[in-house]
Amino acid sequence: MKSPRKTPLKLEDVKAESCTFDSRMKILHDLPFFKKISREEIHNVNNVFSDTKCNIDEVIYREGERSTRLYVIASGSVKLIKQNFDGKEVLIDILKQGEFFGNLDPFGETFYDETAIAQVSSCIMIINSEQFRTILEKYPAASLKVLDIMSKRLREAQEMIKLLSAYSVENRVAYTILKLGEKLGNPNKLGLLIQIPLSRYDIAGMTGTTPETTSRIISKFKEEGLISTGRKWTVIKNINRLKEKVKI
Amino acid sequence: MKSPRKTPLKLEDVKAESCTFDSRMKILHDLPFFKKISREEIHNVNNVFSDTKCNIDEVIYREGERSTRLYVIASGSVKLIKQNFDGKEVLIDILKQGEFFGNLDPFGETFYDETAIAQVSSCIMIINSEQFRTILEKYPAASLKVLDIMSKRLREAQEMIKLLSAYSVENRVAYTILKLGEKLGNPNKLGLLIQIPLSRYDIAGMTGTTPETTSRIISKFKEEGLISTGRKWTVIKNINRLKEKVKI
DNA sequence: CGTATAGTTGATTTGGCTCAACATCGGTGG
DNA sequence: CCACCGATGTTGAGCCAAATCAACTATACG
Repeated sequence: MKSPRKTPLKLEDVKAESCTFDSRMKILHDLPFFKKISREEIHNVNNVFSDTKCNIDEVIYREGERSTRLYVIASGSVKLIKQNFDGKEVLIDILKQGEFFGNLDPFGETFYDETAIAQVSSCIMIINSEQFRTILEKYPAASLKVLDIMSKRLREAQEMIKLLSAYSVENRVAYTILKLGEKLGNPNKLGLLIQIPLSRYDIAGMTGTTPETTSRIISKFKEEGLISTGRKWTVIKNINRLKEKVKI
Repeated sequence: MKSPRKTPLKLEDVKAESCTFDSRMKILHDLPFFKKISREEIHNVNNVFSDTKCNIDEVIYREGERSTRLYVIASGSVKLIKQNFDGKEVLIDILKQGEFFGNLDPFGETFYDETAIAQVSSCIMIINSEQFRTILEKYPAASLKVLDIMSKRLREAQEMIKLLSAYSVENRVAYTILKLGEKLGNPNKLGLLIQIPLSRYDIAGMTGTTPETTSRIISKFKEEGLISTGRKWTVIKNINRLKEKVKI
């Protein structure tokens, strides 16, 4: 059963970049909502952002804190977590380079309703919500792009509601791995490689189940040759047969 | 146990209004995103909308159909439904007067990912997604308002993901009734009256459970004096004690 | 007033949770 | 470089919340 553990991951691959001026400019320029803005204007926008380096597992903000800031991932990845009354963690989303999180509302009298944690060492750019809205008011096309991103996230959240309401844990785990592959995967001779540390506990939090049940299902998928996993990576070996596990 | 059935609802209350010019203008003017637009401009906007009357249980659009339109509820209410592979219904949202649904994306090559059904006789205003985006580009403040609405919906969807992932059915049913009360309730001598036809099947679809389990829980809540219900209404009699049923 | 639809309630089954013991991994210090 | 150890993952056994199946009752509506 046990195949020799050949990690497909060179550790250097996930070393965090520092937030250089050039990398920040490139990130901003590549953001879907700033695509049509000129280089000089991007330069101005860049000046409104500050940035910070976050180590792995570092908390960026905590559920319930006053919220006045919007964050953009310059490099790395971030997970958004909610907790229920007795401490069980629900993993709401995993965000990658170029995605934003935090608070879009202006004038701050609201609170973060999730906790943001760096999943790997990351560089995060920070802007005041109000300033971000000022930028959006200035560039209506950017506003619409942000709106599209929010629509997409809402669609995805509603799809997860459907899965949690009317699908088995096995369906949900398969769906979640496929979605992660789509979003974060890199094709590779072994299959589709997802290079993030993803514990059984994380997957359980994304699928509304327990680490034990997750482990059983992942073991089954491995036995069936659908995926293989290590502590810091997952490979989808047979995407079509994995898709058969999700009846949507 | 059984209390005499005195319906707190006059049936005339839910008779659908027709889509008169005046009511349309009023709806548009009251939309959060058009609040700051002048009367003449609203008049122009109004000309871009068409409207239609929908009877109770009439399907407005179906999951999977090509989508190019955005809808605004002028009067009545609409439920959004998804179905799983074996036909089980998941009720994603209930929308009321002034709320929009359908597709915000332009140029149509996408598909509705839910089915919209009139929950009561309703008047629905219709606009082409592309035309709506043109309006938003013209009024950046309106764009930001729409963005706020989408943010709120995303927050609510993520909250429901948390509930489905980490709370009991009883918690979820209590939460759902409270949310409906907040959104659709009218204070009344009996408590907070929710005047919509809400079957056990509907509540089951909103909470990821079955009609039977819903019935048991609703019966329990009734026995405890928290709520009372008829086929077309629900009253929250003791909102504080109902809140104790949801540990958030 | 009769019939179809929706709701209730009970009995039984079951998917997945909990609790528990053990295995494996990978980082750390000797 | 290897041995150790805490953290993470795996596997088994038993249990429980909620699903399913089924019989029955209440309600609305023609």
